[in-house]
Amino acid sequence: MEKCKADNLLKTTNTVRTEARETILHAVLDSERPLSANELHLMVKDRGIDLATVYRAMKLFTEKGLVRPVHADSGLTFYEKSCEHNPPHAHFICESCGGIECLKPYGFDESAFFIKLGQQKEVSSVELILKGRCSSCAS
Amino acid sequence: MEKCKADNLLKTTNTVRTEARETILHAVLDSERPLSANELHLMVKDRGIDLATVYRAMKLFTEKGLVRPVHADSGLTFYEKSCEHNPPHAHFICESCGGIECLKPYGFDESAFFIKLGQQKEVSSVELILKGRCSSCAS
DNA sequence: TTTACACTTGCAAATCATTTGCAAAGATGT
DNA sequence: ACATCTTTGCAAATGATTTGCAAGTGTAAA
Repeated sequence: MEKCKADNLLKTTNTVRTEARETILHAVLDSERPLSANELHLMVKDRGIDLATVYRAMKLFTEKGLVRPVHADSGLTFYEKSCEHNPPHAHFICESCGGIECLKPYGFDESAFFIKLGQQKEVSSVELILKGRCSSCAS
Repeated sequence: MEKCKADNLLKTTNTVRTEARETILHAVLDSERPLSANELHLMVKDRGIDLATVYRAMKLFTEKGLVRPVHADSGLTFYEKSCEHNPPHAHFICESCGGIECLKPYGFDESAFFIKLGQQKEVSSVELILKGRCSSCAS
């Protein structure tokens, strides 16, 4: 059932549908928090899907606008679904456990930046990351 | 002359002064833009300073609050001086050439985030990065 | 200012996340 | 089904950053 969604998204974005891609996209759509390539791999490896395929899918889905990468300082990249139901937002990353949380909405006038820089630069995306200690690690 | 500044900062932060550290810190203080470990290494290798030492210095200086790391999506980390004359600010990273530029001031009410999250999480830092094409790459 | 001890450094090897080459397996248009 | 272009698994390569270790340097005390 949820599988249909992934299936449709692949169709509507002119992406060749393969078992691997649908499985991986499904995992991303199903998660309420951003996932690392490794976490995704853990979820799909039992279906014989390789880590390299996960990375290739993330690259493709990012280009197609189906997912958004979130870059943590640790060097890890997390991926989250990109759709009307999940617009761009800030993230909180715990420096203690490395966990990531979504914080919506941005809370600042994003458009001001675009206007301010519009004449000099083409801004394609904004990444706002707050760092600190999450509630569970603080205790 | 500028060297004194680096020298003093090391003293006031209780950091053991070594030729390598003073040389590296001096290079960071002298730059108006964030530098990668590799760029820093290019600037100091002629004095026999190793890349590993640059990384170790960046880690130490970050802990001492002398520099701030800026994490680009590319996986590269840039370092910039952290002082009253160079408060936290947003950065622009060109997706085409990988170049980084400083954008001051933030332009959004940073404190709102702290207040909003203060009761649940301890926020220690904010990183705001805009991505796109810089003026030179756009042409 | 010399000594003793701890800290720092260069070098090389190790990590970690991510990417890539390649031959085999799968998808698409005819 | 056929021929062709794409995708995948696997293993090896990359690139940034880190670490082990023995030798060199800084520091506090004698």
